[in-house]
Amino acid sequence: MKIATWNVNSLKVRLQHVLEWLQQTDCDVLGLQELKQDNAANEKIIDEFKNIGYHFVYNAQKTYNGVALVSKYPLTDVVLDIPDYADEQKRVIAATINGVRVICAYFVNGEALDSPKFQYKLTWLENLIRYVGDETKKHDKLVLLGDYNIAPQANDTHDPESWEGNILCSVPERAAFNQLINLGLTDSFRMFNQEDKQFSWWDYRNFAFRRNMGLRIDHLLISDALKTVATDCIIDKAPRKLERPSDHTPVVLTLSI
DNA sequence: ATGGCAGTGCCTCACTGA
Repeated sequence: MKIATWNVNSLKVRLQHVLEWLQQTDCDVLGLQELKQDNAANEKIIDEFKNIGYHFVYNAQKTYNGVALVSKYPLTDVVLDIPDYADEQKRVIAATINGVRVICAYFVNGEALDSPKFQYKLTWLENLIRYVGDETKKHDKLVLLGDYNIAPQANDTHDPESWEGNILCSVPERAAFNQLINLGLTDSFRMFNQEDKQFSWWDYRNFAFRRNMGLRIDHLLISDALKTVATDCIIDKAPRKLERPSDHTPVVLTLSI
Protein backbone atom coordinates (compact mmCIF):
# COMPACT_ATOMS: atom_id res chain seq x y z
CA MET A 1 0.00 0.00 0.00
CA LYS A 2 1.41 3.36 -1.09
CA ILE A 3 0.23 6.57 0.63
CA ALA A 4 1.34 10.02 -0.52
CA THR A 5 0.92 13.72 0.20
CA TRP A 6 1.06 16.54 -2.34
CA ASN A 7 0.33 20.26 -2.07
CA VAL A 8 -0.78 20.97 -5.65
CA ASN A 9 -1.17 24.78 -5.38
CA SER A 10 -4.45 24.82 -7.39
CA LEU A 11 -6.00 21.55 -8.51
CA LYS A 12 -7.47 23.35 -11.51
CA VAL A 13 -3.98 23.97 -12.87
CA ARG A 14 -2.46 20.68 -11.67
CA LEU A 15 -5.23 18.14 -12.43
CA GLN A 16 -3.44 16.51 -15.37
CA HIS A 17 -0.21 16.26 -13.33
CA VAL A 18 -2.10 14.50 -10.56
CA LEU A 19 -3.98 12.10 -12.86
CA GLU A 20 -0.82 11.13 -14.74
CA TRP A 21 1.22 10.79 -11.55
CA LEU A 22 -1.37 8.46 -9.99
CA GLN A 23 -1.29 6.20 -13.04
CA GLN A 24 2.49 6.21 -13.30
CA THR A 25 3.14 5.51 -9.63
CA ASP A 26 0.15 3.26 -8.96
CA CYS A 27 -0.28 5.10 -5.65
CA ASP A 28 -3.17 3.80 -3.51
CA VAL A 29 -3.92 6.88 -1.42
CA LEU A 30 -3.06 10.53 -2.12
CA GLY A 31 -3.76 13.44 0.23
CA LEU A 32 -3.97 16.76 -1.60
CA GLN A 33 -3.67 20.27 -0.21
CA GLU A 34 -4.35 23.77 -1.58
CA LEU A 35 -6.99 22.79 -4.12
CA LYS A 36 -8.11 26.45 -4.21
CA GLN A 37 -11.47 25.64 -5.73
CA ASP A 38 -15.10 25.51 -4.59
CA ASN A 39 -17.51 22.59 -4.24
CA ALA A 40 -18.85 22.94 -7.79
CA ALA A 41 -15.36 22.76 -9.31
CA ASN A 42 -14.54 19.69 -7.22
CA GLU A 43 -17.81 17.97 -8.16
CA LYS A 44 -16.94 18.41 -11.82
CA ILE A 45 -13.71 16.41 -11.58
CA ILE A 46 -14.94 13.41 -9.57
CA ASP A 47 -15.40 11.43 -12.80
CA GLU A 48 -11.85 12.20 -13.92
CA PHE A 49 -10.63 10.25 -10.89
CA LYS A 50 -13.34 7.61 -11.18
CA ASN A 51 -12.29 6.91 -14.79
CA ILE A 52 -8.81 5.88 -13.66
CA GLY A 53 -10.04 3.88 -10.67
CA TYR A 54 -9.97 6.34 -7.77
CA HIS A 55 -12.46 7.74 -5.31
CA PHE A 56 -12.25 11.48 -4.59
CA VAL A 57 -13.53 13.15 -1.41
CA TYR A 58 -12.85 16.76 -0.56
CA ASN A 59 -13.24 19.69 1.82
CA ALA A 60 -13.48 22.72 -0.45
CA GLN A 61 -12.89 26.44 -0.15
CA LYS A 62 -12.88 28.98 -2.96
CA THR A 63 -9.53 30.65 -3.76
CA TYR A 64 -7.68 29.51 -0.65
CA ASN A 65 -6.92 26.24 1.14
CA GLY A 66 -9.02 23.15 0.35
CA VAL A 67 -7.96 19.51 0.87
CA ALA A 68 -8.90 16.13 -0.57
CA LEU A 69 -8.28 12.39 -0.33
CA VAL A 70 -7.91 10.30 -3.46
CA SER A 71 -8.03 6.53 -3.00
CA LYS A 72 -8.28 3.25 -4.86
CA TYR A 73 -9.94 1.77 -1.78
CA PRO A 74 -13.33 2.93 -0.50
CA LEU A 75 -13.21 5.71 2.10
CA THR A 76 -15.32 5.37 5.25
CA ASP A 77 -16.04 7.61 8.25
CA VAL A 78 -15.08 10.74 6.33
CA VAL A 79 -14.69 13.70 8.70
CA LEU A 80 -14.20 17.29 7.51
CA ASP A 81 -12.37 19.90 9.61
CA ILE A 82 -11.15 19.63 13.20
CA PRO A 83 -14.05 18.66 15.47
CA ASP A 84 -15.00 21.17 18.20
CA TYR A 85 -12.89 23.94 16.67
CA ALA A 86 -14.63 26.73 14.79
CA ASP A 87 -12.49 27.47 11.74
CA GLU A 88 -13.72 28.97 8.48
CA GLN A 89 -10.65 27.75 6.63
CA LYS A 90 -10.92 24.32 5.01
CA ARG A 91 -7.70 22.60 5.98
CA VAL A 92 -8.47 19.07 7.19
CA ILE A 93 -10.12 15.90 5.90
CA ALA A 94 -9.91 12.42 7.42
CA ALA A 95 -11.09 8.97 6.41
CA THR A 96 -10.51 5.29 7.11
CA ILE A 97 -8.95 3.56 4.12
CA ASN A 98 -8.03 -0.14 4.03
CA GLY A 99 -7.95 -0.17 7.81
CA VAL A 100 -5.76 2.92 8.08
CA ARG A 101 -7.01 6.20 9.56
CA VAL A 102 -5.69 8.87 7.19
CA ILE A 103 -5.74 12.51 8.31
CA CYS A 104 -4.86 14.97 5.55
CA ALA A 105 -4.05 18.50 6.68
CA TYR A 106 -2.93 21.79 5.21
CA PHE A 107 -1.25 23.47 8.17
CA VAL A 108 -1.40 27.25 8.58
CA ASN A 109 1.56 29.14 7.11
CA GLY A 110 1.68 31.93 9.70
CA GLU A 111 3.43 34.56 7.57
CA ALA A 112 5.76 35.92 10.29
CA LEU A 113 6.21 35.53 14.03
CA ASP A 114 4.76 39.01 14.69
CA SER A 115 1.73 38.47 12.44
CA PRO A 116 -1.81 37.77 13.72
CA LYS A 117 -1.68 34.81 11.33
CA PHE A 118 1.02 33.30 13.54
CA GLN A 119 -1.32 33.39 16.55
CA TYR A 120 -3.91 31.66 14.38
CA LYS A 121 -1.27 29.07 13.46
CA LEU A 122 -0.53 28.32 17.13
CA THR A 123 -4.22 28.01 18.04
CA TRP A 124 -4.86 25.84 14.98
CA LEU A 125 -1.91 23.61 15.94
CA GLU A 126 -3.22 23.22 19.50
CA ASN A 127 -6.56 22.05 18.18
CA LEU A 128 -4.98 19.72 15.63
CA ILE A 129 -2.80 18.13 18.32
CA ARG A 130 -5.87 17.54 20.50
CA TYR A 131 -7.74 16.04 17.54
CA VAL A 132 -4.89 13.77 16.44
CA GLY A 133 -4.40 12.71 20.07
CA ASP A 134 -8.04 11.63 20.23
CA GLU A 135 -7.73 9.83 16.91
CA THR A 136 -4.61 7.89 17.96
CA LYS A 137 -6.63 6.46 20.86
CA LYS A 138 -9.33 5.27 18.47
CA HIS A 139 -7.16 4.01 15.61
CA ASP A 140 -4.17 1.72 15.89
CA LYS A 141 -3.06 2.34 12.32
CA LEU A 142 -2.93 6.07 11.68
CA VAL A 143 -1.11 8.47 9.37
CA LEU A 144 -1.12 12.26 9.64
CA LEU A 145 -0.03 13.58 6.28
CA GLY A 146 0.10 16.92 4.55
CA ASP A 147 1.80 20.26 4.16
CA TYR A 148 2.87 20.96 7.73
CA ASN A 149 4.45 24.34 7.02
CA ILE A 150 7.05 23.30 9.61
CA ALA A 151 10.65 22.30 8.90
CA PRO A 152 11.35 19.97 11.86
CA GLN A 153 15.14 20.35 12.01
CA ALA A 154 17.82 22.79 10.89
CA ASN A 155 18.95 20.34 8.18
CA ASP A 156 15.45 20.43 6.69
CA THR A 157 16.28 23.89 5.31
CA HIS A 158 18.74 24.85 2.57
CA ASP A 159 20.14 27.72 4.65
CA PRO A 160 19.77 27.22 8.40
CA GLU A 161 21.47 30.54 9.09
CA SER A 162 18.66 32.51 7.46
CA TRP A 163 15.79 30.17 8.44
CA GLU A 164 16.45 29.18 12.06
CA GLY A 165 14.04 30.91 14.42
CA ASN A 166 11.98 32.37 11.59
CA ILE A 167 8.57 31.33 10.29
CA LEU A 168 8.32 27.56 9.59
CA CYS A 169 11.42 27.05 11.77
CA SER A 170 10.55 28.78 15.05
CA VAL A 171 10.67 27.28 18.53
CA PRO A 172 6.86 27.15 19.07
CA GLU A 173 6.23 25.60 15.66
CA ARG A 174 8.83 22.91 16.24
CA ALA A 175 7.44 22.36 19.74
CA ALA A 176 4.06 21.67 18.14
CA PHE A 177 5.69 19.24 15.70
CA ASN A 178 7.33 17.47 18.65
CA GLN A 179 3.99 17.28 20.44
CA LEU A 180 2.68 15.34 17.45
CA ILE A 181 5.74 13.07 17.67
CA ASN A 182 5.07 12.66 21.40
CA LEU A 183 1.62 11.30 20.61
CA GLY A 184 3.54 8.23 19.45
CA LEU A 185 4.03 9.22 15.82
CA THR A 186 7.16 8.87 13.70
CA ASP A 187 8.46 11.02 10.84
CA SER A 188 8.39 8.23 8.24
CA PHE A 189 10.77 9.95 5.80
CA ARG A 190 13.56 10.03 8.40
CA MET A 191 13.19 6.29 9.02
CA PHE A 192 14.73 5.73 5.60
CA ASN A 193 16.73 8.86 4.82
CA GLN A 194 18.91 10.85 7.25
CA GLU A 195 20.64 13.01 4.63
CA ASP A 196 20.71 16.80 4.64
CA LYS A 197 19.01 18.88 1.98
CA GLN A 198 16.07 16.56 1.31
CA PHE A 199 13.34 18.98 0.34
CA SER A 200 9.67 18.80 -0.62
CA TRP A 201 9.19 22.48 -1.49
CA TRP A 202 11.23 24.99 -3.51
CA ASP A 203 10.39 28.64 -4.16
CA TYR A 204 9.36 29.47 -7.72
CA ARG A 205 11.86 32.32 -7.66
CA ASN A 206 15.62 32.51 -8.10
CA PHE A 207 15.89 29.09 -9.82
CA ALA A 208 15.44 27.64 -6.34
CA PHE A 209 14.64 24.10 -7.54
CA ARG A 210 17.63 23.96 -9.87
CA ARG A 211 19.85 25.18 -7.02
CA ASN A 212 18.13 22.89 -4.48
CA MET A 213 17.24 25.82 -2.25
CA GLY A 214 14.20 24.35 -0.51
CA LEU A 215 12.53 23.17 2.65
CA ARG A 216 11.25 19.80 3.91
CA ILE A 217 7.79 20.79 5.11
CA ASP A 218 5.57 18.00 3.71
CA HIS A 219 5.42 15.00 6.02
CA LEU A 220 3.77 11.68 6.79
CA LEU A 221 3.76 10.93 10.52
CA ILE A 222 2.81 7.33 11.29
CA SER A 223 1.68 5.40 14.35
CA ASP A 224 3.71 2.48 15.78
CA ALA A 225 1.40 -0.07 14.15
CA LEU A 226 2.32 1.40 10.76
CA LYS A 227 5.97 1.88 11.65
CA THR A 228 6.36 -1.89 11.86
CA VAL A 229 5.05 -2.31 8.29
CA ALA A 230 6.68 0.74 6.68
CA THR A 231 9.20 -0.31 4.03
CA ASP A 232 10.08 3.00 2.33
CA CYS A 233 9.39 6.73 2.20
CA ILE A 234 10.71 8.91 -0.63
CA ILE A 235 10.39 12.40 -2.04
CA ASP A 236 9.41 12.12 -5.71
CA LYS A 237 11.00 15.13 -7.40
CA ALA A 238 9.75 14.22 -10.90
CA PRO A 239 6.53 16.31 -10.81
CA ARG A 240 8.55 19.40 -9.78
CA LYS A 241 10.37 19.15 -13.14
CA LEU A 242 7.19 19.32 -15.25
CA GLU A 243 5.88 22.39 -17.07
CA ARG A 244 3.96 24.67 -14.69
CA PRO A 245 4.69 22.57 -11.60
CA SER A 246 3.40 22.99 -8.09
CA ASP A 247 6.06 24.45 -5.82
CA HIS A 248 5.67 21.28 -3.68
CA THR A 249 6.42 17.74 -4.82
CA PRO A 250 4.90 14.44 -3.57
CA VAL A 251 6.22 12.48 -0.60
CA VAL A 252 5.40 8.76 -0.86
CA LEU A 253 5.20 6.18 1.94
CA THR A 254 5.20 2.45 1.19
CA LEU A 255 3.63 -0.04 3.62
CA SER A 256 3.72 -3.84 3.38
CA ILE A 257 -0.04 -4.11 3.83
C1' DA B 1 17.24 46.02 2.21
C1' DT B 2 14.30 44.45 -1.44
C1' DG B 3 12.17 41.51 -4.69
C1' DG B 4 12.40 37.65 -7.36
C1' DC B 5 7.38 33.72 -9.01
C1' DA B 6 2.81 31.79 -9.21
C1' DG B 7 -2.26 31.35 -8.35
C1' DT B 8 -6.92 33.52 -7.61
C1' DG B 9 -10.44 37.02 -8.15
C1' DC B 10 -13.44 42.23 -6.12
C1' DC B 11 -8.66 40.82 -12.29
C1' DT B 12 -3.89 45.65 -15.10
C1' DC B 13 -3.84 45.42 -8.81
C1' DA B 14 -4.27 43.17 -4.12
C1' DC B 15 -3.71 39.29 -1.51
C1' DT B 16 -1.54 34.93 -0.22
C1' DG B 17 1.96 31.76 -0.16
C1' DA B 18 6.76 29.72 2.49
